[in-house]
Amino acid sequence: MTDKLELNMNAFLPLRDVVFHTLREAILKGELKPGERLMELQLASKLGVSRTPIREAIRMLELEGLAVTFPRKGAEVAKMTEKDMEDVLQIRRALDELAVGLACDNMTEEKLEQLYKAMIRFEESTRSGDVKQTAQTDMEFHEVIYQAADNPKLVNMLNNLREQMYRYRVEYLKNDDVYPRLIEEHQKIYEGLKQKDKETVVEIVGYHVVNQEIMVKNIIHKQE
Amino acid sequence: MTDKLELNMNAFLPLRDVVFHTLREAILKGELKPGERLMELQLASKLGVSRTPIREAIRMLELEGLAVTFPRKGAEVAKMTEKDMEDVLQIRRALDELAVGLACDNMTEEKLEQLYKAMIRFEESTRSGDVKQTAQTDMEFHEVIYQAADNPKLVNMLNNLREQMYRYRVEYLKNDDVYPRLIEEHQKIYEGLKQKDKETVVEIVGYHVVNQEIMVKNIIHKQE
DNA sequence: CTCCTGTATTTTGTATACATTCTATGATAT
DNA sequence: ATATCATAGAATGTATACAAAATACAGGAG
Repeated sequence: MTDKLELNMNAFLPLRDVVFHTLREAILKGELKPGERLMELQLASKLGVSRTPIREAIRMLELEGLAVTFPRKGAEVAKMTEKDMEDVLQIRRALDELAVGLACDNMTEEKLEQLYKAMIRFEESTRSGDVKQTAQTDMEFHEVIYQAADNPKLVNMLNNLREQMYRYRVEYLKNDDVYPRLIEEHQKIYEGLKQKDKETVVEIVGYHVVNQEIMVKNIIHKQE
Repeated sequence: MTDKLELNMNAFLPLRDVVFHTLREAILKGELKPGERLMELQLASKLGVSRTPIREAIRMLELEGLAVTFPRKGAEVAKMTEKDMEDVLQIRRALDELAVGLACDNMTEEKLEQLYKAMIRFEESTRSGDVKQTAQTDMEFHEVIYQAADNPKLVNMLNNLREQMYRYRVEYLKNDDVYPRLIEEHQKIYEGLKQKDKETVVEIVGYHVVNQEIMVKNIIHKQE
């Protein structure tokens, strides 16, 4: 277990939320590894709080699929097998297609403008070589689409699904030979939404997710 | 607030799970109404346990979208507007279509047999006039399909989405003039899966969900 | 009469103590 | 040597006590 854990005492949130954010970050960054046990007493002493907020934070992590608890055995960081990854990406594909289809129906000049700016910012990031920045701007591009879909529950689910793959995503964005393809796909999506060509745009988003799946699988295989 | 609440002391589960199931039932049955506050002390004394398992159960209800908490204000039973309903059904349509498509790919003789039996049981229930039984066998029919999709996360999400509409579903199954249509749709789905005709089967499931949406909206409008 | 403010009460947040269950270790019997 | 059981330690489950925040209400000022 990492010893980096430290609370960011932003003071106004309930401790359970602070603990939740802290543990979430640690899991996504890989400081807490898949399968690692989340022991209440240990975490409590490391973070300087009692077990109560730790327990509640763990329940919240479960909610996001980042932890799994076994009754009377305790909790551990969720593992993710290749099959799990495939399952998640199958769902993501369906929901991403839904989202972009809805966004297409609702598209306005203003949102299109926002999307264009987000697209440009992504392209700039890829040239800067800053991987974290690239991941961020890519997320923002898709976020514009999600918002346009006007379905908060859908947005929530998509963000959740994305989060579960965060580690692998960052890893795969380190291959800068994927950038040209991503840029092209973003441009096609933008163009499709501009033309209100729903069918095309749904198709491209489908490819977009499938490509991610292929890349992520490559990474997993390399790691073995 | 209802005073029907009582624990089903099945003894071997942690109290938080027992409390969770109790509150979940109460919400789905409508004994705890949307917007009603979930006060820890009150619930604790009514159920004869301390606040600790109540708090954890509430976190679990949040996880299923059945409760919403406001920091330092407490939790309440989740409200569901017509827009929320539409949002949920949009997602359900996409995921139900995905599930049936996957089920189609994976279909075996044995599963087809199971599906056939489930279909027959549903038809028998509609004739019996027992609404709860009908809701149950309908669920079982779809459950067979979900299992065949071989994607546990997807199954989980679909069960969750279904749960959020439980109250309205029971209400709409009270109109027995919808039974012929449901029976016909089930038969078409069964036939499609037998023929491995993915396209048709996805289309029918789409209609199936849209029909539900129309019915549920009617019920909401009548209630006003 | 209305609005503000201060106080009492209620409710949630957190810590801690005690109970129960699980797990690992080692001793004993076969 | 292996298997089984007993026991000690450690971890989770639950209750309770105390702290802090939110709410309700009453009294007084304008």
